[in-house]
Amino acid sequence: MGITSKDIARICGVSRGTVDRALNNKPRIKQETKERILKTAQELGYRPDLIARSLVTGKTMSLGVVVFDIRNRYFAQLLNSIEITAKKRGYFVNITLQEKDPYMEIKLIDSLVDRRVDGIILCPVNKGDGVGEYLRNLPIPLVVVGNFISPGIPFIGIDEFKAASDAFKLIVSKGYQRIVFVCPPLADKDKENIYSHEKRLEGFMAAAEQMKAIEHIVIDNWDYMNEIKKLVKKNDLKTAFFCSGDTFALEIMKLFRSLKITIPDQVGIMGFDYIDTLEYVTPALSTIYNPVSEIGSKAVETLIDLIEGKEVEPYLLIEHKIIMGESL
Amino acid sequence: MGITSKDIARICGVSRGTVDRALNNKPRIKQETKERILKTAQELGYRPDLIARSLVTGKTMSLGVVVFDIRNRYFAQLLNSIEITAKKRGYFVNITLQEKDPYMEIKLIDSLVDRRVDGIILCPVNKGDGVGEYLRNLPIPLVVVGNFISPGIPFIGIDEFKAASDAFKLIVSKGYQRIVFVCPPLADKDKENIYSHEKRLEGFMAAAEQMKAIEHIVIDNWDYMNEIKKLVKKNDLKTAFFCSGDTFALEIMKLFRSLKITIPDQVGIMGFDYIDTLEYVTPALSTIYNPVSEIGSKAVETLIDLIEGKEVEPYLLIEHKIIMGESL
DNA sequence: TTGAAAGCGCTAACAG
DNA sequence: CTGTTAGCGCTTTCAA
Repeated sequence: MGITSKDIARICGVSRGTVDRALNNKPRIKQETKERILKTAQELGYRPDLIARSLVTGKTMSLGVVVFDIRNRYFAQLLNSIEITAKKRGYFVNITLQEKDPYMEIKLIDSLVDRRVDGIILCPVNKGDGVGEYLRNLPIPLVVVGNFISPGIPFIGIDEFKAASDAFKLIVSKGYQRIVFVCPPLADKDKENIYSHEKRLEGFMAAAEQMKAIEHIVIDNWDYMNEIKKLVKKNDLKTAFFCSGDTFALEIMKLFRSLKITIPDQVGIMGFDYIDTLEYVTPALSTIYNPVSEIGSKAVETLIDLIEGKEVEPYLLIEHKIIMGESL
Repeated sequence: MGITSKDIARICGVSRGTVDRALNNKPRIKQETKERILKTAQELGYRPDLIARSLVTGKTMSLGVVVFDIRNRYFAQLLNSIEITAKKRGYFVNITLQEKDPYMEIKLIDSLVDRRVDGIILCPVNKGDGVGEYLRNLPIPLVVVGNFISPGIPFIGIDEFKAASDAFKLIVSKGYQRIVFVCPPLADKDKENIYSHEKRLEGFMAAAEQMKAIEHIVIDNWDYMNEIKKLVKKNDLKTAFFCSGDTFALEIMKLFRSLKITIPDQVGIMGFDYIDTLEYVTPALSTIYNPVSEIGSKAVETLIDLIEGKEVEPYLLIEHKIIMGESL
């Protein structure tokens, strides 16, 4: 395509080895020839062919990322922080979307490996020992975010269990007598990795166990809107809806608005994740801050450490935080 | 790293050329040997090294993308559609973020070229003949989305001018007597490419010119919140705020909520872009649907056509659409 | 301090 | 139908 190191060698009347020494400031070269080479390289607008370099070094300086979907706020923020951190460390990112297709997920990981990315960040839809085994046998390092897969594959996320039980307790402290855990993804338990939601459920149940005076209900299917409609009719106990994701909470708020049910006077509501959409909705939703940017940058750092052969934390939890809005 | 075509050749007792013919089903090979080779390749789990292939073919089957930011809804949707379309066509996507830094933008384009991507999709922050010249001289094709740069560089976007004047007319038809065009990016005219906003302004002004009975005001700075506060005090004419971006509209709605000014009873408001956040805000914002997914997929199609040496539309406009909400 | 040669894994051209 | 050879552009020995 353009000008190669061979051209420079020829023009400067030196060998390609010497050009390499000058260009990548390696030792054992005379200052004078070095300068001469650099000068002509500059003048000719020489740019090294990174593909050729990769072939010999075995490094591409790029990271592969596999997630569901970018339109999802959670992933948009995650990818943003991954890209920025990677760039800072001199890496490029190859973003691929599996659209919640387990088969596609594997295909994408394979093609990233074929393209010789130096490592992969995965938010898995697959689960089970099979994938665990498969991932551990990859020829390049991989870290998992959000949904845990199995020990031996570095994981970065939050303490979902604690976050959910913290939320439960907070809601109780606000005087609610019935708490409904709204978690539609539970319906997909068999076909998808919904580790984070399962952990949230566990945290919710553990807290409920501790506080038996509080009635608790779990909604674990995608027809949650209708279930909620029925629930709000029997207006006996002071009820809060704790949603395993802000979007569910937003949908429910929309429903309540149409039913003329006011929040928090008639029912309470709490979300999870603190997606940026919340900035513009009223009443402000109480939720749990999911530190997705930190997760993204830690994932990159961990992955690069792994690439460089360093030891890493196999299971890294980032602090979450409760955000008090006006919806409780 | 793994098993190479050389290994297969050795094991099958044939030459590498023959292996190549089998693997990439090229002609001039006996069916029998082909099957034998494919079988052993399969058994050994052979995967071609795409880097090595790229070095010789000169193609990487990947597209570079340069945009501001992924957290921005507009870009999140754009990138989503770019990735999906590219994948369909067998291409990978390298996403890079320039964070509105013109210098970084050039650096990123250069590194994408160094990495030998086959083409680039750019939403530029740079402007002017200098960049135009620079981009036209790239060794690979490039298409521009959103902000036009200069003729000769294929562009994909919407008819901003018409969209804005359509909006003006719609607002007038709702009985408003004063229309305020809120467009803070105009303040950055000198340092950034804000083509789309400038065109919107032109469309607004052209419509205002046609309908002289309507008072029109332009707010072109980032202190727009205070200007609007002042404006709403003088409650003489029926006023609507037409924002050159939904996020400005959302900010203003938030302001009005805090000032107890009701929409649309006391003031009207209109946005631009139809970002997905709108789904959860009330009252539903009237806005202009910016077909960003179509723009993304068309950008990929155009770029691939260019890569394949086909002729393309140099200036492609996608249809916008007015979305009627409850805010007017 | 520099040059020469080998090789990364693949494809492509030309012989056989 | 198959083998041989060359070469993509770079880095990396080893020798001078």
